[in-house]
Amino acid sequence: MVDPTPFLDALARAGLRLTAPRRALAQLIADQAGHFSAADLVAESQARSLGIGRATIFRTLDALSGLGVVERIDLPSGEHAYVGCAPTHHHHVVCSRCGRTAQIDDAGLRTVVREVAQRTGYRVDEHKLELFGLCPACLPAAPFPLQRPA
Amino acid sequence: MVDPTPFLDALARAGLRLTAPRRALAQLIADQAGHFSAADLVAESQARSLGIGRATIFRTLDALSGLGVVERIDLPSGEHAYVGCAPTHHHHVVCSRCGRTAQIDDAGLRTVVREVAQRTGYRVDEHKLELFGLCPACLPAAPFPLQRPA
DNA sequence: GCCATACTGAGACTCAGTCGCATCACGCCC
DNA sequence: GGGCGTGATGCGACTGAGTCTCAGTATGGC
Repeated sequence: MVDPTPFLDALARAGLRLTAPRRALAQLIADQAGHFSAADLVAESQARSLGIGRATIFRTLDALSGLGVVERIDLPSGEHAYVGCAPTHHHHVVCSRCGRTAQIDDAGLRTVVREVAQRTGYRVDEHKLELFGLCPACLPAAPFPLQRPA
Repeated sequence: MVDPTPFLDALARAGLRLTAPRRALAQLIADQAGHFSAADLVAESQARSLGIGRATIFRTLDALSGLGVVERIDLPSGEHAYVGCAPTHHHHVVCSRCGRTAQIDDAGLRTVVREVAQRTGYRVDEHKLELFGLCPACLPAAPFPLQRPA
């Protein structure tokens, strides 16, 4: 993604202002190839001399993730990262080498959730599935799994 | 769980020493009804005047999670928490009200993972599924979903 | 019982994320 | 086009989780 308009559209549709820092950040996020952290954006904005405050970056990420156009993911390392995405219910496969992500829809998870609910007696209100591995581009370079296969 | 021996066994089997702080922490963790944070253990150990340092608590949690008898989960709020569990591949359903967790095995997720791999072309090496909702005990008290149903 | 060494507590440190506040500028309205 | 209310901003101080270092301690193999 290199086009920042989805982010700006989402802000506008939510009645939020399209300020210069937000436009710049939308572009910055759109330019990210894979997942990125708040710190990445801070560094990048400093590198490009955008003059955007740290707090503003966190606030904007917060706003965008509230709108569903940016999602926060928890990497296996325990770090937090963000990815730009469509505001629909979905999950991510994350490449552990290049950080690129692919969006996936339900993919049969609904059945799993229903089964878990039946077995445990819990009412499941929310779920989070994250998959980690290697993207097609990185696969040839690393023929052996880095972690236990899932 | 009120019996700390699984934690101690795991430490011993890994060739780690069974020190007084580790025994005390194993008991503390065994006493937890639901999920707990490192900060909870710090507070509890201060309350019980166990004299265990913060660093030791983090180190012990690290060791136990490395052995698979304690697992780190990411709550929807973004906080980290830990749960005691069996050292086998599994996932958790977490009660958003009382924090109690239930352990679930594959439950058909293997099929989902295989399908995702096929659709995206990624090789999936690792996955993480977390489910949040209400446990059977808390269900009667809260008839309506707090979050969007999954 | 001895001893190598794994483990410990204390406290300083780092780093992500938050908060308060004075100032700025977006965008609605005239 | 200009005025104005208010949402957004930057700054910098703050918080809290987690890490690191280091000297001292105690475990458990012999």
